[in-house]
Amino acid sequence: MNYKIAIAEDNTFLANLLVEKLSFFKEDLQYVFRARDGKELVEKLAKNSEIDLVLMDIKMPNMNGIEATKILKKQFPAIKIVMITVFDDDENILQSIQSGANGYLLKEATADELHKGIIDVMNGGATMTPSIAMKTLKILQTANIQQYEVNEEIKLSKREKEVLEQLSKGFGYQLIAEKLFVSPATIRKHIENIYRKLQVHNKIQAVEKARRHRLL
Amino acid sequence: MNYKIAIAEDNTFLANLLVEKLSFFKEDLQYVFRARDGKELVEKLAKNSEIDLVLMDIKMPNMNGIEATKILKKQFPAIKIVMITVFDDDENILQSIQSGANGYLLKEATADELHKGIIDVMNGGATMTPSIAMKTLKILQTANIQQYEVNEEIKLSKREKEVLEQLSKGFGYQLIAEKLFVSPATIRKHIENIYRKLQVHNKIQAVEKARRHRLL
DNA sequence: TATTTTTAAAGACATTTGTAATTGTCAGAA
DNA sequence: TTCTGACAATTACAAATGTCTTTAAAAATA
Repeated sequence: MNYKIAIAEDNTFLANLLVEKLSFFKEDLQYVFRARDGKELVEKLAKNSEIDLVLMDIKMPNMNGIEATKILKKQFPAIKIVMITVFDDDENILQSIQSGANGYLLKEATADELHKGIIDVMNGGATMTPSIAMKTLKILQTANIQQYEVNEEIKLSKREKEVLEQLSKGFGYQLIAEKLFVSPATIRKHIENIYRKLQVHNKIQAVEKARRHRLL
Repeated sequence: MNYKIAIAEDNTFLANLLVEKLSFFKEDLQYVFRARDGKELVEKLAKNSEIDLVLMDIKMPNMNGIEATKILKKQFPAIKIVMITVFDDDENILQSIQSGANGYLLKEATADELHKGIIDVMNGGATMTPSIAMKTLKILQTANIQQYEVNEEIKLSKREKEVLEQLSKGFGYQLIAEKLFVSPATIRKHIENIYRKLQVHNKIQAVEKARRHRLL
């Protein structure tokens, strides 16, 4: 197998370091190009769609790695993404994962670790530095996890979602009406429709059910 | 470094296979004993407290690996635990992580992978087979994560928690009163007190804040 | 283009809810 | 043992809520 790799990294020195690490594995890893930020990456990928995997820095000018990952996962869902960064705080890890990254390695990763990570990801798995894996587990341990319901999908209009959003914050009809610049009567009507679609009969049930169905 | 390892595994053949894999690394890994189930493991650890890490099967008679992990993490918090199992479904992974496991390897792991995993964990990290890492990321991506608030801790009485629990299900005063065998007026009083303690002014805010504070 | 959905608005009515003031019992802490 | 906190109950009232009905323009979809 030969995998085509792109690098998104603003710092030239670190980018070259990555290229050097990749160069030890020319039989299965092929470095194709480097972008200096997320925007450049998306543009280059649009012209060069043969890339298999991107090594992505998080902190970059114009468009950071997390934003870029979200866009890539929409426009080129087949491309795998491995974050390569010095940041190991919960917020960056969680956001990277939620944006769809397939792996998260620290910059101090050795050439061998990088190689193994790429291969693992290309084989359909994920890769994480042990310390990142630890933080991931910690997040899962201490966070309040509720799996979403997936069965019947509920379609709410844009306006209804806005109303639901306000509702979930504990605001009343009056206040929501003011925030959305319509009359309270309209808000009540919207909520009535929301109740019907969710098959519930009060605010709490609506908000709880909406959460389970990813509507909030 | 020399780490002392215990194995919890009901199947003798698989247990021996693990022992054999460990035997390749006698310079830093020392196999100490094996338990046939969670109960036996806890008993043996009570007598032998020098163990550094347990390789834990999930499916075992009497007490499974998840239960055993919970107990161990309470009684012997210093002992690291790596799950070794054939199960790779979301439910088992999530429960293992939440019970406090430091790693999750599939039984097909090679001796080298097992060794690396143990070392990673003993160095304060976590270890996961790439396919498990992938599922862990998927869980984090698709689940509704809300980090808990930890600052000011809120003390609710037992009864108040019961009322809050019912409230979160969207029941009204009347219904909650019936369920808890008291008058609706009492429920209203309780809720009033809950509002004061949570510093909120309606049901939704109460339920939302309670969730963030781990009260539900 | 015709049709459905969404958004907006208003009126009406029975319930529910949020708040307040009061009273009393009981168990555990100081 | 007094005191405090938790639990239970009642009364009262203004405000908010859940339901229903009707009207109508704008937007999206077929």
